[in-house]
Amino acid sequence: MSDPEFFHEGALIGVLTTQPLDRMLDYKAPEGGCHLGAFVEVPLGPRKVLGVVWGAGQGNWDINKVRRAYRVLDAAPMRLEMREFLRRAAEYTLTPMSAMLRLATRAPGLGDPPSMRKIYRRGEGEPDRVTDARKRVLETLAEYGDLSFTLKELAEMAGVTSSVIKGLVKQNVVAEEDSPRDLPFARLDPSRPSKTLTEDQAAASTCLASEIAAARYGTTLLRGVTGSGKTEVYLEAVAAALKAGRQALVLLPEIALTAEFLKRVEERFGARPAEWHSGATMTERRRIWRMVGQGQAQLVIGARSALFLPYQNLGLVVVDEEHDTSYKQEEGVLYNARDMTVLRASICGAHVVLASATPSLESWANAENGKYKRLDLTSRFGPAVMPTMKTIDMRLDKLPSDRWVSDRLKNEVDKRIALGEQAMLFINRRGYAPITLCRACGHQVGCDDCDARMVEHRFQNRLVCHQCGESKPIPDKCPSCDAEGRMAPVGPGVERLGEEAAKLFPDARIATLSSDMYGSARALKAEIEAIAAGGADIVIGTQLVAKGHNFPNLTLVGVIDADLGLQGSDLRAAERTFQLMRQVAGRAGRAEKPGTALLQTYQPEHPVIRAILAGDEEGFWRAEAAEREQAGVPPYGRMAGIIVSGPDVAQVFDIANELARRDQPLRAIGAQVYGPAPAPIARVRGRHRVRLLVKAGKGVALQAAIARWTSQVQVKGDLRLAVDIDPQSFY
DNA sequence: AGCACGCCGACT
DNA sequence: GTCGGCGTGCTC
Repeated sequence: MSDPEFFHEGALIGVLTTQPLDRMLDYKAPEGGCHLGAFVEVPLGPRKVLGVVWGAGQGNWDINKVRRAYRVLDAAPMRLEMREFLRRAAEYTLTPMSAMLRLATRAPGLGDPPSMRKIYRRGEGEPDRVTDARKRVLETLAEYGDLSFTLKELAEMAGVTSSVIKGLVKQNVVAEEDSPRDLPFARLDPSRPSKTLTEDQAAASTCLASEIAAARYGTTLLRGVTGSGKTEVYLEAVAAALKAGRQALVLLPEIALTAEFLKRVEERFGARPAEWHSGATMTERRRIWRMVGQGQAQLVIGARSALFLPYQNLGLVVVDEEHDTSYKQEEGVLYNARDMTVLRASICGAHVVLASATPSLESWANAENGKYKRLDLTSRFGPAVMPTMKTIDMRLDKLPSDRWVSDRLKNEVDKRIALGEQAMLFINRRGYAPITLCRACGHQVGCDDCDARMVEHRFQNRLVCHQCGESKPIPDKCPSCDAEGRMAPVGPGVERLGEEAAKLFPDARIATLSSDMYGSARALKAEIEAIAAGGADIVIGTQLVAKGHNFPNLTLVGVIDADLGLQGSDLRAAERTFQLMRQVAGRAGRAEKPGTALLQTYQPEHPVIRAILAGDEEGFWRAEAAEREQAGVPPYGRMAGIIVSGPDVAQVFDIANELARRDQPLRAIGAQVYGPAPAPIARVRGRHRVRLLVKAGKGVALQAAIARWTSQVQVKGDLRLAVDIDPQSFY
């Protein structure tokens, strides 16, 4: 009986640990042996660390120094497909395996035995004496029949101290039992009736159901304008996966803003799914990790890291708002959750649904070239129609320098308020004013540690660096020329727009929504719900309100500065602006009232603005695709960013220059290096940052070449070198 | 990642 | 002489 997946006690095993050693370490299998993929606790120097049995040992280490693994942890072994996924993801993102493993083991108490707690219910015995307190306990238990409670719950409900219950336990009147703390999630019922689907939605659902029935990898781009009911369609896909007995994952960009979404899921399936997000408590995380690994969580709704949970039988992954930039992790392991989803699904034979009203150009191109299927939901749900969109040419309005709302926009807002409808003013800048300027010498207050200007946040009465989060009081005296009382805020932020609106619309109820004005995501969510229910006439907000909220009474959206994002060197600037404008415009008139979107712009003839107005999405994508193809940039070419950083500018530039000089490994694959140049934000938290950009043709072995290239230089001490494959932002 | 080792400057 | 700064290297 030789199972190649089992290692007998003492056999040599290769273990990948979460420690940043980029290779396997040899150990002897622990007492009782272990399976391939098992989570183990192993000694490393003086410490105990977490690892996964990755294969047989290499045997290239002095056998006398090889130590024995302590024990196998109580968790299902990591499946082959997961190990393969981590390996390929590491290879793709040029990330050490140990860092990938850390992503996959982000749950506390992985090594703990299944945590138990005592629960109490009615036992067989009768009490020797019936006191008042004892009577209350018996009554409480009788009232709830067969249910069990924790000691604290029962004591509280009966109005007794725990010693009363303990006394009853001794006489077996109350039974004390162990129960696992990590309870399975409630079964979801995919056969519950769904909402009535439109013809469009039904057709798309049927299509996705047949993809899922095929039980092999495939990706579908589900395109639908705001309000076309994408969610209903992909929830039917989730239902199909659940019916087939497979697990499903729905990835969302902003987990904090999904109360409404979770309600819809609960309505559809009759119970709450597992929710995985950064705000989850340690207990919740452990429970989800374990239950997902035991196949006892059928559906996970989560932020990008939910992709690394130990699914046993993953059949479907939905990436909602797939174009959203927050899918790209920009710190630590640099990965794009959308791309990694496709990778994971292709390994485990799951179907992927990329849902968006405004897909990324990458996904659009993949649908064009046939790699992805494409489903379009064209008709809007119910009687609502797409909003009318118009520009307001700001060159014609001679606005004073402290005003940003044009007269035309003001008049339109007035009209809506008179009708008892809601208006939204959108500006993509947080805080009060982006610049604090000295009127005497022209000095602009910058961050001490970063090359970024400090943004005034009047709400907090401080200047804040949006790069590193550092803040300081608003200076009264110019830090440069010492002039007193000459510091002035320049430019608008969401808070300042709120101030202007209060002057322009003195009788309106105005709600300003900015993430830093609310202590918690919960408070913000509550505020948004109150507004949607009619708690304000004018909503003023940043990007945050552009994401998936339904304001049934909203009929006008005014975009204060539609040009933000058009300028700059970012290759995706046009795409971003297009998506944002479409989304913001999509806020207006989601319910039965028709909406209008007004875009204030200084360049009404810009192709992006014109494409938005024309509603010609295909035209926009085709034009943008042609330009990118011409330039050989993604998705028609490949790019990577290399950021060298450190506290000493000269050292940082030395390394970057050396890399630029020794570009032979890149030239070998026909790739070019640009730079080094100071990164657009040249200093963050006191570290100087220098950027190199690599541009290569499609279909070359870019990662391998970059690995060979960067290994030529030694990065030591305080210096860091980060490789960003497929950079999203160039900052 | 931690943690020990070790090689130079500022004290007792 | 010796305490301690943190650069370098090791962990199966």
